[in-house]
Amino acid sequence: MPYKVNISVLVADDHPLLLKGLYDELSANGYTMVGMAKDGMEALELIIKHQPTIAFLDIDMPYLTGLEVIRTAKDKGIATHFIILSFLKDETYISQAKALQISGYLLKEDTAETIYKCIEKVMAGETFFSPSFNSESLQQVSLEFLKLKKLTPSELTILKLISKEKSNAAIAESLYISIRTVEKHRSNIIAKLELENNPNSLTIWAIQNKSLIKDIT
Amino acid sequence: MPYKVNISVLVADDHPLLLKGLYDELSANGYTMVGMAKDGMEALELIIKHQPTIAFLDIDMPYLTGLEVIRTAKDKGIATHFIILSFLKDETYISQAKALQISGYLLKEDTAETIYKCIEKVMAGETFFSPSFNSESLQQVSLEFLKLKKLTPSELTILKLISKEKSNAAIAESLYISIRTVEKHRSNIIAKLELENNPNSLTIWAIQNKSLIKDIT
DNA sequence: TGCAAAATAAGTAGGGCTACCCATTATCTA
DNA sequence: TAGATAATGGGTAGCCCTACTTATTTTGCA
Repeated sequence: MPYKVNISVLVADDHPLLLKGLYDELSANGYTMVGMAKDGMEALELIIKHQPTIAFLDIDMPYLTGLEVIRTAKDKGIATHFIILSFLKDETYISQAKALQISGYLLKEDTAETIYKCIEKVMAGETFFSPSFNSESLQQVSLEFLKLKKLTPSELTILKLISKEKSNAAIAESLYISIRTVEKHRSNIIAKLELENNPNSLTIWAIQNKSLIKDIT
Repeated sequence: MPYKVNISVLVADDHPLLLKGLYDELSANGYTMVGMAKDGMEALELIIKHQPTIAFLDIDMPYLTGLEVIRTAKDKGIATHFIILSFLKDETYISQAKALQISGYLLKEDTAETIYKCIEKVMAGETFFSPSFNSESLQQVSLEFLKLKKLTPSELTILKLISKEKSNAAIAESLYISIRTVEKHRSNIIAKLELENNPNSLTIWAIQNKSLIKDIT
């Protein structure tokens, strides 16, 4: 474990207060701060210039998302350890982050102690995910996710249209298929998602899970 | 305009870094800080105890949401000016906030300068909404709100049940009235909300605006 | 190439939501 | 107290969604 002062850190977040809070916290604790960035573009520039040991990145930033910054930096062979700092407990982001082989994923609700623990683990070559991630709700999301993956491409197409409040008639028209076919797909979707036998259960589910559906391929 | 030191401020947020950042920022700028709370329960206790001039509250906190804290505090006749500080540019939250007659609504992407401007306005008796909200969407929300206010008590009761995914039959049963009455109310609600003539438009609207409906009285 | 899965679609039936009509009773307020 | 508003509910009709069944064609993969 190197001295803290030999660990250079960059923080990037488009929320000024949080950015300042994190910067001051780490700075006061002896880490060498190489900069703070208020958007993805700034973050990428500073990372290329300083090649910090560790970079904390928000996901949702102007110009470039944190994930895009990581992808670009890694493409350039930069060896920085990346830690995502997001306020979203979003399953799809997690899987993307894992795909990019990032070092850690923290939530903004995590305490400073958790952040230090994360840095320790990362410097030891391990990965660290926020302890909040073992919650039931996330497993629930994963469950819904698994069910969604059972859908065939056509079913998915139709589900997306349902989530956009299209009626069967409208869906049939836009896909150049019969209403009966749409109805059949709906039935199959309902079965695969294991929805209750209530009126409009599929419509309701689709609208409630709109953001989940949007990102499925 | 009173001296800053005579303005007592409380901050509440379940994101430790942001909480610390905001506290330090305001503190360093001469405001009298009466405390920081990491959840809604703590926030409410401190507000009741200290009755600060201004309270900054996050919406999404453990135990009690910021909006619930405000509702409870106002019920107790506490004269604190409430400013919401949220990550979310969610229109329904805005509506709820307006329903509670809060003093300001800031986003976490706002700068410290914006926060000070907000405090100024609030101390001058005005309200302040984050510049990130375009006036269009604010007006849109106000419009929806006005429409909702046209509903009679019975219509509102039924709308709340619709937003909980109850069918007409279930609503009729729970209110001990005829399904036909429920249907009649639905028709009237649709007319008052000026919904499009699409299948299930009311069900969809109710679910999408669930959080808005919840707080109307 | 041939089989399995997926996509297509129709028949029949039933239940839910909505519109437009109507009427009665209750409640509140000027 | 009278008139307006709200709440109650029936008739009829239409469209939409869903279930269960059956069947044909298309597609993808082994």
